[in-house]
Amino acid sequence: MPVVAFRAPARRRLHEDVAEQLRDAILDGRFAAGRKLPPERELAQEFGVNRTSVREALKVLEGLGLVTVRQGDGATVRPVVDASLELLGPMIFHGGRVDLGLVAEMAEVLRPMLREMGRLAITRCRPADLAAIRALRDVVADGTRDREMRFRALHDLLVVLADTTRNRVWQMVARRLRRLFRQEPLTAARTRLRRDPGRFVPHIAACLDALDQKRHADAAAALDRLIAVLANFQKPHGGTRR
Amino acid sequence: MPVVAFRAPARRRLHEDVAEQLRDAILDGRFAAGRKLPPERELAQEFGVNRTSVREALKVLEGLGLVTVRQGDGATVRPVVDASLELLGPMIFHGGRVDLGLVAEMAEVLRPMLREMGRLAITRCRPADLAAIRALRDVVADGTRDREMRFRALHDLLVVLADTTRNRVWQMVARRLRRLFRQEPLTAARTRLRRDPGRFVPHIAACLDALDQKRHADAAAALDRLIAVLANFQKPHGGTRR
DNA sequence: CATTGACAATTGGTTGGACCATTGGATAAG
DNA sequence: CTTATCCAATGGTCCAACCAATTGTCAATG
Repeated sequence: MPVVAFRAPARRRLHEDVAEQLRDAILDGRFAAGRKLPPERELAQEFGVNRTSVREALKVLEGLGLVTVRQGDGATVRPVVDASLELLGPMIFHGGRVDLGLVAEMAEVLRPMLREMGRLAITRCRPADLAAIRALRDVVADGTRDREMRFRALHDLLVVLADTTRNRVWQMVARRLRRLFRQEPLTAARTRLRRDPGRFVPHIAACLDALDQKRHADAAAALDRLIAVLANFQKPHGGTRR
Repeated sequence: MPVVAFRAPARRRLHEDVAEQLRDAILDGRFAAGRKLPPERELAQEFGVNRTSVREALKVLEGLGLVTVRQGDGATVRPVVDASLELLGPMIFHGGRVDLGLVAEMAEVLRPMLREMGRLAITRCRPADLAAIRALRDVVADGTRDREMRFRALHDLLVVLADTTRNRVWQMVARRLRRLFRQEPLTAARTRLRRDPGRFVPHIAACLDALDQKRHADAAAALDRLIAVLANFQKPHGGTRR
């Protein structure tokens, strides 16, 4: 396994670039909810691409729930709160700034989910699951590796935990979360915040030991401590409404 | 407000139809994970549409995480477990059959989420929130209305609950869930199962009363009973792995 | 004046065809 | 056998035209 995590070369498709720019414009509020995007032909001209590329970009935005497109009428911007959770990445890290408030709110959501996944996993785990967890723990603990790579192992741990629950929906949720955590904006945010994945290792180890000896209560307690570290952000204050 | 919930007329775009057919083919296993879809030109011919429409359909599938497309190579089918949660709709109700096992697994995920949203909402709610909940409760309780419309009010209740938490991520989660519940496959599944939304009303009412009098513990207890009814499915058995 | 209906401009949807760019395997050279 | 080259397959982009839905305009009508 490589010691350094490389970034996939950014050989991007035109429509992806267009979609990303439009996405950021919407998230920035440069296109407010309810407003209409310029006509496809106009966007094509502004971006200097063919209308086809603009259309494919709009398909992506539609899939994200950021716009609705109606023939004869144009593309209408939807409220971001109605859009896909995939957008949490660019929402959290955007324009060089990390929205710590949103990170805290996300932690507030993640925490009960992790607790429940852990609870189910503890009661249903088998030896093979423990082995997979142990292997990933070793990667997270390996200080000689690239930091981002150790974070990636942490994300895999989440997926293994979900697999251990034997619940297909949790499995899908965990994989979407892993995907989200590995989105470019969030890896960039991690680089800025310079956190150390190693601080999770003791709690993972404690949890593993308890599971090994079928001490479920202790495993749950260790998991709680792990989650507390993971979700180590100040509670959201007033928060945004509607 | 209308008494009957009408279905939006299905004036669909070509690529939507194509995307849906391909999606179902993948979910059916007619295209196994790892296999390649036929080339765009070939699909276009088979569907009797232009290549552009096929390409837009593939963009949608790519957005759902069902395929990855690489220039020079083709479109590769990905494991469904890696795909978007939007697919839970067609996964649950598909080919005229309701997958009750998957419904149960989904309930297992939903339950802790609802509990946590309720917990936060109870501690943070304001009079305006109570009023909104009360209004929706009345719709759910109104037996003269169309059944599906009362279910829709129930979904709105979920969103109001999330808004009450003042947490943007919960707000987004709730709206995605509402969207999922209102997807065509799930409304069809509800029609088959013929459940009565009225059975939720007493618990909603009890929760409201307790909130009114700031009896947080009682509100939480009532919410638990509500969730128990909502998630009233047998526990998943063996479950599917990986 | 209010309502209705026909019309036209705007804008997305679809088509056919052409060409570019990447990939992966086949083939030839060493 | 290994390496370099080439080529066929396949997705990416572009262009230009036309179809189809939506919306507003405006005249005819009552």
